[in-house]
Amino acid sequence: MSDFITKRSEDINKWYNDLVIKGGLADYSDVRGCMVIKPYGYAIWEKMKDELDRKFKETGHVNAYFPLLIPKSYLSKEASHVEGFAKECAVVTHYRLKNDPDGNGVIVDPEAKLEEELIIRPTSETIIWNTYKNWIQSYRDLPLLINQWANVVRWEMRTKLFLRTAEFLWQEGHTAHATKLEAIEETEKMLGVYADFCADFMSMPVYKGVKTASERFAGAEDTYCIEALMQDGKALQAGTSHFLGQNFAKAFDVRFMPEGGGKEEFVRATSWGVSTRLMGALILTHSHDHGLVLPPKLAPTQVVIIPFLQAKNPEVSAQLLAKSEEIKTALNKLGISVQIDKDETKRPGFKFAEYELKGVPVRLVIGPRDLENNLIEVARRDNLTKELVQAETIIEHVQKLLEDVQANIYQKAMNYRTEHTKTIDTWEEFQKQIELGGFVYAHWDGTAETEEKIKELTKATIRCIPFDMEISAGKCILTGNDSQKRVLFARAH
RNA sequence: AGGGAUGUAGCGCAGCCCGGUAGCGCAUCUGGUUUGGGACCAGAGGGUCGCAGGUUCGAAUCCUGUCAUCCCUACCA
Repeated sequence: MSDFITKRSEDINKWYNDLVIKGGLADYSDVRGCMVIKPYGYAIWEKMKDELDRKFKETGHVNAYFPLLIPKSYLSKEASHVEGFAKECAVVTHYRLKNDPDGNGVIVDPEAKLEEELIIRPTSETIIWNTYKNWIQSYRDLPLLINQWANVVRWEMRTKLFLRTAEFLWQEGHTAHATKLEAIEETEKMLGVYADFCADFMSMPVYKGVKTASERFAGAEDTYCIEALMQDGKALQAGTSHFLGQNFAKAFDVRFMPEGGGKEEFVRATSWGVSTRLMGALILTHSHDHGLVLPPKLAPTQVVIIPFLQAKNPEVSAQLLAKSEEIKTALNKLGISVQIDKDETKRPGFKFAEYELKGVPVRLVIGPRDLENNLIEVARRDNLTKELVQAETIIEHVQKLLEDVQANIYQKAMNYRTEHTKTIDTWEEFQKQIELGGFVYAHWDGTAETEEKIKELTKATIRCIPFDMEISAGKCILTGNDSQKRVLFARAH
């Protein structure tokens, strides 16, 4: 077999690619920067989506859908927003093709030029605020809490499966509020939703914090983010929420009459999103040389049962299958998804490797020998250990095991992050540590110039100013100027 | 956008220097033997050699043009 995957230690980028392609999550497409998400990968995304959607609704949001195509003029209404996205927009200029008179297939019909060009949404703030203008008149229309699940396009120079593609799937929440306080609360609340999701479902710990001015979303007053640490030592922004202030309300003239009357006010806005990039985060957080490691709560198949079917002994095979079905039915009743592999053309060793590559959390193996001894072999994906379990106790055992795996990989990821998060006070050490990878807590004088200089010298950026960082006076790592707080540095994806 | 490289079967490649009508591994299909950690044997199918021109009796190979992709430098959820 040549299908083995590249060792992580050998080439982590290749390893990542191998997992995505050979693990059956996605494929390259013929369009540069665009990927095909395959059924197995999409099943994981759907599980993420279902849980996030549930959380959004639980916090009072409803779903809607806004158009893919946005009039070009909308984008220019909010100055910093245009600046942020103009360089990576796909533009629709024509609406018709025609047969090439020279017989070379079809060509763009030059007569079908659009009067106003349309851009394919890189994000939907503009078209949404242009719509909200008509929906909001009074404080009674507020808060407006809407989410949309959609695809967006950002024309990227360098792409990487799931982590950075020209088109990606995401959700974007867009809310309108009467007061600044309420909008900020919303921004914080949704960041919390993301952080909880990452911890509880993805088993991935994240740091929460505020972006510096230079890393802020184009058009926001404040950008909050969650930052996770990947196994290559680089940080990954896993989600963001923005307090947009009145920027978009002013740009699109969205005003409301406050309670008690008086003068009309511009509404306060937020937006927040996570994308299929989370798939990349999931892979880069837990997986290793045997393949993917999926947290049970997101695994499309949580348990695979492999009976050693005996071609020459159909009677034993029937018993093995009956036992497998019995276990499957019992586990299904507990809401656990189970697949029985009845394929007789592949050998067990191949199947073991295959399900490890795909990250199935628990594998049960039953052969004739086990049937005689009333045992079942249980293998867990996260630490690759195997044990023999009494058949009577298998259901409880598996249920407990899935919880263990979920908790264990979280703990592992947490330990990794703890080991790779350093507090540093000297420039020499800082440079050394950034080179080694991981997060670094260090003092910063608060200026954009220093931030830029540090990036230039070390390729490290300020990932965020953490929320839970206590005030502690110190000296900036680069300039030695006064600093009130440490910030979180890392090289980022 | 600047520098380097590569386009040959689904995938990974050889062949090109020195022109003679396309090959290897994996995958696929058929038959058989296997099955407690990626099985083996036998056979089969699959190609406008990126595209367009040119040189030549003859081009994957030489020449010209063109398109595409990948890697290294500047911007990004």
